[in-house]
Amino acid sequence: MDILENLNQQQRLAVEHGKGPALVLAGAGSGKTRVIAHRIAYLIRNSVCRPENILAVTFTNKAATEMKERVHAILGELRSAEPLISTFHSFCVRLLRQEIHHAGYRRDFSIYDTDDQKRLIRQILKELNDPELEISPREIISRISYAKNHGVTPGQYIKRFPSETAEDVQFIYSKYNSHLKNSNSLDFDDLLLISVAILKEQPDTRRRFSERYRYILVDEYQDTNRPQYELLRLLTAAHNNLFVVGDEDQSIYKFRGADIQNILKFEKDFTGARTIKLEQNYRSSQNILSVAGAVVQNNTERKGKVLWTENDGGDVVTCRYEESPRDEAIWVAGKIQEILELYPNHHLAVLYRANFLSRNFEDVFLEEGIPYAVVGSVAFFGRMEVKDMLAYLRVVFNPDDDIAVLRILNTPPRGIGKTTIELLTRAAIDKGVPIMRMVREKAHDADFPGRASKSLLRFEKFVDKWIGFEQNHSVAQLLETILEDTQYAEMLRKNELASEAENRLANIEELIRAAAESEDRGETVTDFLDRAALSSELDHFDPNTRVALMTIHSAKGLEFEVVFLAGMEEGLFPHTQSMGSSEDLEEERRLCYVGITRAKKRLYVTWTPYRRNYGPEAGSPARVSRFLEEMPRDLIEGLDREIYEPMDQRQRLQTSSHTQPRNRDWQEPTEKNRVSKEPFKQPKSIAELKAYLAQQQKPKTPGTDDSKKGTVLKAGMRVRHDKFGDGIVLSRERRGNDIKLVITFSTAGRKSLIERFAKLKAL
DNA sequence: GATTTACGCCTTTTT
DNA sequence: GGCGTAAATC
Repeated sequence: MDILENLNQQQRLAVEHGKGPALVLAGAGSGKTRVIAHRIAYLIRNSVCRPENILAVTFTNKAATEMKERVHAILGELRSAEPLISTFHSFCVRLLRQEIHHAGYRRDFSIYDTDDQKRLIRQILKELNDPELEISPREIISRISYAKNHGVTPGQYIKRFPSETAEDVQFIYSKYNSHLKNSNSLDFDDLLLISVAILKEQPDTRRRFSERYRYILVDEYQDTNRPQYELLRLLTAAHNNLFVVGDEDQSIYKFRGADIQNILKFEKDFTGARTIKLEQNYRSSQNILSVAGAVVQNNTERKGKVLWTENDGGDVVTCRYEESPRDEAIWVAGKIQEILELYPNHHLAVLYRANFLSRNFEDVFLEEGIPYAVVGSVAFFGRMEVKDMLAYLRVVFNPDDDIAVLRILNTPPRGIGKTTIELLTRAAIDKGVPIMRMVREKAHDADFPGRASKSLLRFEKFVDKWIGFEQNHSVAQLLETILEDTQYAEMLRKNELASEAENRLANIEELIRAAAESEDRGETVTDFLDRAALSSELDHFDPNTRVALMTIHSAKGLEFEVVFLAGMEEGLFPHTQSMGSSEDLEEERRLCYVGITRAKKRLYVTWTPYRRNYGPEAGSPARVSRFLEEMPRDLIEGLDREIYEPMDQRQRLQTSSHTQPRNRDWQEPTEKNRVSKEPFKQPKSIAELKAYLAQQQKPKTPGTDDSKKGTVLKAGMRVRHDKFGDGIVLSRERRGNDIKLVITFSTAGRKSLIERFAKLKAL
């Protein structure tokens, strides 16, 4: 396969770029991942360098995996070494597992995720015992992170970021850092910072790494933060072969420290850089591009690109006003059903600014039996039971990991109560030693209360057993042993609902399987733990999902035939807290741009003035988002600019039925919405139930079925249960992660069942 | 140690 | 207004 084949002129120029820095400004859908993958293949195929001299960096594991697959697709399996394609963070972990002794840590360090950070901060706050400290752990974490990413140490904090609370933050920041250090643990920011510090201070290490990685490629460069920029500088100083791809219009992670100036100033930072713009879009219709362009044009902080496409004009954007969030969800659900009937293979997405908006959509989709997947609620590795198991592993490998020790010390309960734990923590802090060492000490302390020391001794014996066990067994076996020894399953069965306990146990099983697979791939235990710490839920997003629900942030990099942008209201999008500065507002606008450009064929935008909001503005109706007003008038229908009074707006909308331009491959569904506005009510009589059934009697098309589980059991359907016999589904609703069905059985009467466990057959 | 009550949180969160 | 975790209580 010719690598340059099927590339347009600009893409080809980028792929064939020689030595020295290059900046590829790639608009949405212009094939930027493609360019990186092809360039990697090009470098290898043309023997510009050896595969192992190439480093490609992405932000997500998903992007890294995709990149690897694409390179393999072009080149076939490589016989020799592989190029290193990894995220910033896993690259750093890799570096640190070899080099961290330079920074005074041991190589078996633990990685603290956000949850661990929060626990640590809470512990420090407790220890501080300041009765009225007015900062939340969450805010403290973000301020510490901000300081770290701007190179500000605890000592400099007050001077650099003066505020009323700066003194407190400084104190906590410094405590936080020393706790981490004493626990031989690093947070996500540290992974970058310490790597940078080592590369800066250790010329030998720097030389080895920059000689090894002579061609460095970076995806989504607009999202890099300062430490990432420094890392790249250090790695490329010797050879200057830095090839970055990005889009300043898609920079949406400022709140996480991303610095848009990195991409805006690239040519200044790396002299002699060549700039290539990719402006041909292969994803969306012309109308969608025009709308996106019109919105983002209102920003000043951009280099300016004009996207064009050879695709059809396509439809205009449809705007929909609804009276309430529930109505909004119902309208979207109706549209989705129509679209899926016409186009069973389309991928659709409902995108929103904030996660809480998923609620109404989930409820309605569940009632309607629309198969959907939510991205970004609770990640697998974030689940309580999975974190517990991982904490056990962490303690086995790094007994200094205090947060992990505290997590498992009395989970499951083993007689190490609150007083004992407080005593241990206090003593550990006073002596400046890890908690596990205090556990060992007090376990053999004759002066210590007998009952407590006995429990501690038992715990110590277990830990030692596991440490020994690990020497000649696999992680999967170790996890099995821990599960057995701790009686963890018994704890779950005792404390939780049966269904919930089984669910959690299933997750643990999955973890054990993942560990076994990791081992099969020849990975070490730390590889496994690292991946657990650095993985996110997006990595598990199944691209075959028919209807996806997620935030716009999560949707970056994805595409769908049809996109619904929900909650297009002032105050929510742009968010109130982002309307203060023009910088923040521009970021919101870029976010909107990202949302719009996810759509290939059709874009719907919806809004409602009466979204339940708390706080000072509770109750007052919201206006339509300014971003919709920035869309060209002739490219959006259903938006009435002059009228904001809800009833008026509604009447106008109902009287105006539009004719739309059509194109060849998209035909707007014309059927009436089939979702009833009334939420399903329990029928009071047989007659009512019959009436409801009649209303529900409509043939289902294959496209709306959940392919995995067969038919979706909706209200009104007849089902058969092994024990209870035949019955009729009365309602279907979410309960936690499960789906609860209420069913009346002809013999057994009314029962509530969890769908996953009920083994129901549709009749 | 288990159960109840109270409180804190509520924008996005690639790692 | 709703939810999940943490303190309070038995």
